Amino acid sequence: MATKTTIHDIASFLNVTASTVSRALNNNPRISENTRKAVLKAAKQLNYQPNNIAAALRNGKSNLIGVIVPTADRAFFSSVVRGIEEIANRLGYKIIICQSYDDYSKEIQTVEALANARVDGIIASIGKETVNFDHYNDLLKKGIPIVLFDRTTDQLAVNQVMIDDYQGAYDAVSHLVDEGCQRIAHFTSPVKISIYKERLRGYTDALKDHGIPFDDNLVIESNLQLEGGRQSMLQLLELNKMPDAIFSASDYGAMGAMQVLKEKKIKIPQQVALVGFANEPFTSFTDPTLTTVDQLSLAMGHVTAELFFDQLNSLDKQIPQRTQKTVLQPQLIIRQSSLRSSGRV
Amino acid sequence: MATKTTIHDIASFLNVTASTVSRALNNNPRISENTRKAVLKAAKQLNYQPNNIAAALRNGKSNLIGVIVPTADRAFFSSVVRGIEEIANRLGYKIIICQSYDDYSKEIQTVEALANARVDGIIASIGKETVNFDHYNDLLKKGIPIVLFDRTTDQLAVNQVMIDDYQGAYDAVSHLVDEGCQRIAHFTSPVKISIYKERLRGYTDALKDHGIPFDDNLVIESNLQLEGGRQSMLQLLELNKMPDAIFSASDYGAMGAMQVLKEKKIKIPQQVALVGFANEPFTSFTDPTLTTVDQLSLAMGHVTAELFFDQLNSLDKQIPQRTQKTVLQPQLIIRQSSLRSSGRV
DNA sequence: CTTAAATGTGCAATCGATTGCATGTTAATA
DNA sequence: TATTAACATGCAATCGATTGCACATTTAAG
Repeated sequence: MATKTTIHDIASFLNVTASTVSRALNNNPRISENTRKAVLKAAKQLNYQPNNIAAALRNGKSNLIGVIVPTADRAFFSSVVRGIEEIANRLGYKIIICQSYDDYSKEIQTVEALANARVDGIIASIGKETVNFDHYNDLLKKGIPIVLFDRTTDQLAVNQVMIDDYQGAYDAVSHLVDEGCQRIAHFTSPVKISIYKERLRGYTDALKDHGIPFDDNLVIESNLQLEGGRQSMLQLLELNKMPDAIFSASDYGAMGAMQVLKEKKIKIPQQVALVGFANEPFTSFTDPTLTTVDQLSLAMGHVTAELFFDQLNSLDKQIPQRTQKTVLQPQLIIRQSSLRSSGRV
Repeated sequence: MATKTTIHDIASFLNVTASTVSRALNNNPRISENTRKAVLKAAKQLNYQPNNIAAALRNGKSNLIGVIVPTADRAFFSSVVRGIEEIANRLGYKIIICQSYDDYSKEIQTVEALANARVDGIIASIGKETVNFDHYNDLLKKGIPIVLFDRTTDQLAVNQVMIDDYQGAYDAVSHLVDEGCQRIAHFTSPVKISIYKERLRGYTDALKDHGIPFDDNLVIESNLQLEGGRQSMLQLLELNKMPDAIFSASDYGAMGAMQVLKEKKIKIPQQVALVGFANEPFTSFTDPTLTTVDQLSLAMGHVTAELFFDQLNSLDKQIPQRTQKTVLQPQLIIRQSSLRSSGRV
C-alpha cells in the first residue's frame, strides 16, 4: 500500500519548499516557468494526488454541494439531480445527494449533517411534512447559500426555481374543455404544499374562465399514488353523474384511474378523458398513452444549479443579494387519453 | 453572519483546553462526568457544529463514500443507490453520487476526483465502455476499498454483488417454453459486458435444455432502448417465419417490440409472447402488462453496502481480505404479455 | 504518614495545503 | 557603479480536531 505523496514529498524531491510546490500547482504567477514544469513533472512521477480535505480546511471551502430531495428514485427528482450534477461537475464541484423521505426529522438531521460536512451550499426540495424552516434558517445565518427547487416555500428568503404549476393545470383543464369535456374532476393531495395548491387553483380558475361551475364532489384527495388514484376513481364512479374527464395532479393517480376505467370497460377518452402531471416515463407506454404536463426536470436542474452558482460567486464578491423566483413554463404533452375530437395524435 | 464556533471557543468559555473539549465530545472515558456535562451544555449554548473537514484531515477518514453509477435517472440504479444510502446513513456515512454516463474518460475523472475528495471507499457499477481498469487498481494500491455491483468485472480483485443474470434469463426462456413457445427470439446488446453475456448464455442454455434448436437469426442486437426494440422487432418481422416469443435483455427493448406488434395488430401473447428484463416501473402499466425479471434493486443496494462496510471494518482490524462474489437470485414476474396457456394472471 | 495507583487536564505536535510577509537574487535604470 | 525594481522562493502561521505524553491532584493501600 503506497503511502500517499504530499506536496512536501515533491518539495524535498526537488529541494524546494512546500510553498513553492503549492504555488506551482496552483499556477501562481510568481513561480518561474522552469520550477513549475519541474514540479508538474515530479508530481506526475511521484503519483501525487492532491488532498482536497486539507485544502478545504485551509480555504474554508469544500467544493461540495449538498442536494436534498424527498426521494432519488422518482424520475422527476433523479432527472433534476442529473441536471444539477452536470453543471456542478463542469464547475469543479461534486454533489452529495441526500434523501429526506419526506420525513421532517430526517430532513433536519440531513441539513445538519451537510453543514458539518462543510458543504459550500445546499440545493433542496423540501419535504411534504415540513412546515417549520428553522433548520434552513440556521444555515442562512451562517452564510451558507441555499436554493430551493420545485417544492419551495415563501417562508425562506432564498432563491427558488419552480414550474408554473398553476399554468400547467390551467392549460391541462383548458385542453380538456376544448376536447368537449364539461364535468372535469381533479385528483389532489390532502397535504397542501404549494405545488398542489397551485394545481388546484389552476383547475378552478380554468373552470371558471370557461364558464363551468365548480363542483366540490369532483375534487378528490388521496396520496396520489397508484392505489390512491384507484380509490379516487372508485369514489367518482359512485356519484350520480359520472365525470367526463379527470385532471390528476400526478401521473400515478391518473394511472390508477386508467386501470379502474379499463376494468369497468369505460372508454378512454370517449367516456372519460384523462390528464396526469409530471410526464413520468411510463406515460408514453400506457394504452391509451397518457396526456400529461411535462415539468422540464433536466432544465430545472440546470437552471437551479446555475442560479445557485451565480449566488455562490456573488457571495464571494460581496454583491448584495436579492432573492428571486425563477418560474419555468411547463409543457402540456397531448396524447391519446384526452384526444376525443379526432384521430390526430 | 455568525462566525462558526470551534472547540477552542467552547474551551475558553469554560476555562479548559481544546483537548478536554474534544475528549468530552467524543466520550473519552478520561473526562470527568461534570466536565463532560459542562462541555455538552456549552456546546449547545454556543451553537457548536463540529467541523468534519478538520476531523477528516486529522483522522484520515472522511466518512464519505463515493458511489459511481452510469446514470442516476434509471429506476434500477436510483433504487440501488437508495438502498446503499439507507445503510450508509445508518452507519454515519454520507454518499457522494457520481454519474459516469457510460463514458470511459468521465469515469476515470470521477474516480480520481473521489480519491482526491478522500472518500473512505467507492461503490461502483462500471461503464459499458470500460475495458481497462487501471484507474480502479490505482485506488486499490492505495488501500481504498472498492465494491462493485451489477456491472462487474473479473479483472478487479474486489468484492462484487450481482444478480444471477444467467438464471434470470434461463427462467424467463423456460417460462416461455412452458407457455408453448417454440421459436423464441432474443434482444441483446452488441456491447458484451457481463450482464448481457450471461443473459445470452441463459437464453441459449434454456433453449438447449428444452430441445429447441438455436437460430442465429433470432438473436438481434441493438442499444436495447425503445427505438432499438422497435428496429429489432421490424427486423424480426421480415423473417420468413416469425418468432412466437421474444425475450429482451431490457424492458425498454421489449416495450419497443410491444409497440410495433400492436401497430401491426399482432396479438400479444397469443401470436408473440414478450418477456423483458429489469422490472422497470412502467412494465406493470403497459397493456398487456409486461412479464419481466426483477433485479431486487433495493436489496442489491443493501447487500452491496453491507458488504462494503464489512470490508471497511475488517480493513481497520487488519483482517486479511478474500474477495467474494455475492449473487442474488432474480425473480421472474409473470404478467399478461407471456401468459398464453390460460386466463390466470 | 508515605508511596503507589488512579484519575483528570494540559501541552504541543499532527494531518496537508495555503498564503502574507520577509528575504535573497537578478536585471534594469540612472 | 550604485540603486531600485522585478522576480523567485522560503519562513512560519493557519484552518479545527485529535491524541501521545507529561503533569498535577486525588484516592487507596501499606
